[in-house]
Amino acid sequence: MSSTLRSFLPFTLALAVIAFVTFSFLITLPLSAAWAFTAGVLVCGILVPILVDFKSSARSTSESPNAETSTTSFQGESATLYVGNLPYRANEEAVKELFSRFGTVINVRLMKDRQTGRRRGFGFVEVAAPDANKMISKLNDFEFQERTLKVREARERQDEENLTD
DNA sequence: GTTGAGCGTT
Repeated sequence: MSSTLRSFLPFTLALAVIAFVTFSFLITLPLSAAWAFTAGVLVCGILVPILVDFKSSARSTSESPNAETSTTSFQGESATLYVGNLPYRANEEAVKELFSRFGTVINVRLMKDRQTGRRRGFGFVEVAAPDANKMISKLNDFEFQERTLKVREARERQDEENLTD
């Protein structure tokens, strides 16, 4: 996330202004020195948060470019749904297609056996938070490829706190 | 090529 950068920016800018004013008034240095110090404050104050962000978001950026591209509409407004009783032959594309009828699907993860690689019959669908309850009510006990789906709100993992009525 | 209640990975 760029929240770290946003929280650092005001301090960086304020410190840069203070540094410039201080060096301009109190010390009889050429103006280029004040500018150099100001630039140093700005660069360090911006680079440090960027580097911190880059480390923490390096793993999540590699897999999901779709969810992080839009930084305007909804970022943390995503809810994770548990989907159980899935047919083994169902793939992520079909699940995404199904859930997309009732809202915005951000990501679909069907859990597979780590050893055999076969699907375990359940997965997690990350959807837009306003559509989560709609999808649960519409798709829970829904017949999908001769199986009755179980759709619920996911229990743990990820910081989501926007689904309790 | 199998199974059938279940809450997971970078």
